[in-house]
Amino acid sequence: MPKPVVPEEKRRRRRPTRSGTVLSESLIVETALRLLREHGSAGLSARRLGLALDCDPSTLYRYFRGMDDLTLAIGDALVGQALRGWGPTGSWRADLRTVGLRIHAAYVAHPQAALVTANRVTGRPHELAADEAVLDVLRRAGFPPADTVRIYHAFIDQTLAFATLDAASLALPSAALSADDAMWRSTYARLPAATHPRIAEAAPLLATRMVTSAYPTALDMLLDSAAAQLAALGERTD
Amino acid sequence: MPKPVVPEEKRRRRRPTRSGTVLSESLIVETALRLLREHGSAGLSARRLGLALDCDPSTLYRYFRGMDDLTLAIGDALVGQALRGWGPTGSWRADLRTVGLRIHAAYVAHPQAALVTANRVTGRPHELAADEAVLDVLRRAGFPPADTVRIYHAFIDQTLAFATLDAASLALPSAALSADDAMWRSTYARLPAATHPRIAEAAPLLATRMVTSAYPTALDMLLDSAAAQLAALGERTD
DNA sequence: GCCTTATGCCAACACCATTGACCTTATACG
DNA sequence: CGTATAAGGTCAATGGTGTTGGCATAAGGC
Repeated sequence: MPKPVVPEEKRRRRRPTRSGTVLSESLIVETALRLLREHGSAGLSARRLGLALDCDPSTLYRYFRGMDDLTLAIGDALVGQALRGWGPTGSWRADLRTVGLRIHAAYVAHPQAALVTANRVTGRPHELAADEAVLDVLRRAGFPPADTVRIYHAFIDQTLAFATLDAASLALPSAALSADDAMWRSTYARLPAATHPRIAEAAPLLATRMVTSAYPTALDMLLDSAAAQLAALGERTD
Repeated sequence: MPKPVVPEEKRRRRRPTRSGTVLSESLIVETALRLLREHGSAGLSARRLGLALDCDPSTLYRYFRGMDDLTLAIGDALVGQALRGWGPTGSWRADLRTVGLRIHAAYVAHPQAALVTANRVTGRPHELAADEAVLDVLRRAGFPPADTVRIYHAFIDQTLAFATLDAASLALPSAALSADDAMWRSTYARLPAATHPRIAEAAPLLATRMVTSAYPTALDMLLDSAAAQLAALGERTD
């Protein structure tokens, strides 16, 4: 029975697969990312993954408890690659801005993977490291614990929420199945002004603006508010 | 072959199913919503839906092109029920706030359904009506077309993004499969201060705050910014 | 060089969406 | 009022999915 999954660091015997390739947690995750990119967000399956790795699908259950566990690992890989090589500079506002944009960019760079792993709390190492980093930046900036947690909450939720939303709009049109993109041209752009005057009026502007992300604007607004709060705190203690 | 889907308004002959119930598009969508609530976001399938409606699964393909088409209909039903009975009051800021909170609330009220239909542009009637309403509120408030579209974009994306995020955190714990909620208690709450001091320090505050939504705060910040822009516009033309 | 056991493989199970052919019955029209 | 028509419900089959129990084998510690 394949139940007791051996964690990566405990692995000793690396028996090669029939065709000679040696499996590992990271190799599986990377291959899954490739499959997602090539075949769309619905193109990841145990069978296809086994085919790509040239191993039996059931072998994957030696590394992950199930496909759900695998998707969590994929999500953590995204966070890890977002913050790889990053370190705090000392300017809390610049740091938070960079972290937010990096996470957002990592998701948007792998839209199909982002869709699969969206909105999940993985509790895996890279996610924990990111949370710790954001909390540390805020505390060092001078925010008391309560404000730190409140701002952290808004910051991380807004980042993940926009990352998912933007990833979705990038992933769906490329998938041949869904015609969300065509919807814009076929439905919105040719609505009669009689029934939908505002949409008809705005159609050209909408077409150019809706393809960009509103995240940077929202992020800066959040940081504005945080800076104002910090200033108010400083005045009171002075 | 069940290909040519007849739209609801063209239906004439309503032949009852084997057990006597008469199908309709809305009945199917309502039943799907119930199934989603009862069996979680993965519990919606053509077979189960057929079982609940006491009809053959293939019958559904007379009403929808496929499960994807059905999920779009579910999403539009959510938007429709969010704005049912709503009308503009004349105060653009209050109106936008109400619309945002209503849509957010409708998603959060059906978290499993929200997850399934999340991040999709349906192009269906209720969605079009909501877009038209938001654009109309902004234009009547005095925003020029360009600002209207920019604010509309930020507003609608922020609302949908947070709605999806919050729905996800509500839907997942109830699903017996995923242990995202347990993750908070099992992993975050008992992280050693040696490796993750900031998380350990903030754990109690995090536990109480992370269960609420950050959307209202973010929404008010967006409306603040919009109000400031409108005021600046007014000064210039005076 | 042996023994243990981690780990890859096989076969099978239960579920899923989707489709083509068939049949039945509600309606439209003569 | 009767009959033709086709909308729409049903059946059966196809090829996909995740997952698991049992088995075989080779890697590594001794």
